Amino acid sequence: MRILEAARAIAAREGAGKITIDAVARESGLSKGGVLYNFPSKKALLSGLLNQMLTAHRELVETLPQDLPSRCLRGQLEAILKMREADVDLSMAILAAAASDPQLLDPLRAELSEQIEVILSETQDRATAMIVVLALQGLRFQDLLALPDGGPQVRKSVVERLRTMIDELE
Amino acid sequence: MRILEAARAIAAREGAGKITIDAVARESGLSKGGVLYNFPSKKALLSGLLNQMLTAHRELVETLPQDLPSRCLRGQLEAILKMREADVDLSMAILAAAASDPQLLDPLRAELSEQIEVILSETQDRATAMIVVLALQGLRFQDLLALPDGGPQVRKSVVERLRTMIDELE
DNA sequence: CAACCTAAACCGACCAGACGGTACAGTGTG
DNA sequence: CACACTGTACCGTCTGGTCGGTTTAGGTTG
Repeated sequence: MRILEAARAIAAREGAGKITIDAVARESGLSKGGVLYNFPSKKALLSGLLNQMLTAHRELVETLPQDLPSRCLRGQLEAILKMREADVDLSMAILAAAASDPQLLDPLRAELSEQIEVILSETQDRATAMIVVLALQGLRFQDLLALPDGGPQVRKSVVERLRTMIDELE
Repeated sequence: MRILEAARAIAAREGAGKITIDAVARESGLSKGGVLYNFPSKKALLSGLLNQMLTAHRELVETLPQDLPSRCLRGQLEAILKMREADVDLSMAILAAAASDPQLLDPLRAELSEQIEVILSETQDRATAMIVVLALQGLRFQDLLALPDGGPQVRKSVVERLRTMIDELE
């Protein structure tokens, strides 16, 4: 969808708070009316953004083979790594939503809640599993806010280590 | 400072994007003129918020004994835990700044960059150290956005585990 | 084939209110 | 007196949203 693409581009370039209907219209080449035809309100637009992110994430997870140990946790890792490769800043939706109306994050909360439940049930060592989840979240936000991360070689070893942590969860 | 307090209260209650000069004036009991007397622009206000957060963080770290191993990393952990206890949502400043103008995060980036450098230099096992840092960031954002975290007992065991991870870094 | 109709997709002018910021005369306090 | 405000009025711009109209694609009918 051209509209959501435009919204993400604005967020990436100027910050999540700069997503306005006018700006999205300009960026997408549509008129303001056209944008509001597709998303009848700004809330709808932002929740569309978030939804797109959740869907993309879900689809990525589903490409993984079915019977891996700690499958859900592995999915989280691969999804976040892939999002970083393709520099489609889908996570920008989180910031945009949080800034404009925290309630918009409810679907994300629900989905994440389920996933954490599954992840914790897949292992005996819940503390380690949760630490991996938190580290992945940290990774995502560090990317999102362009916070420093110790450089590429540290990042690479972090990813490797996270992978072995998951492998050793049994 | 009453003004920054008011700004944080608004952000916590209605979202970071709802911080406006009028709203802050109302919340703090000052007049709009009074707010703008203290912070000559909205950018100044937000960077004041961020600065308050960085200062509080720095002060917390300095209360730790000087000659601990991995002192800087420990400081990160204790600071983030203390912030959570006192439910002063200082980190709200990060969201507010990111939404309105990503450049405002530059001081945070600089400070974090230094700290990561120190943390990585304090240990041989840089991957683990960095994972702890990322997990702490994850923890902070999970609080900030009210994302689910597996419940109090998981959280408790996560904190314990993070502590032993630091202890074992040598 | 053309004339007609319909519905979806879109345009762009407009509106009311919010926003950041300015200006400035006054006020109480040390 | 200076300082730290208050209160109010104002300005230009931006914002979300409405609304009447236009374009386009695709039937249906004679």
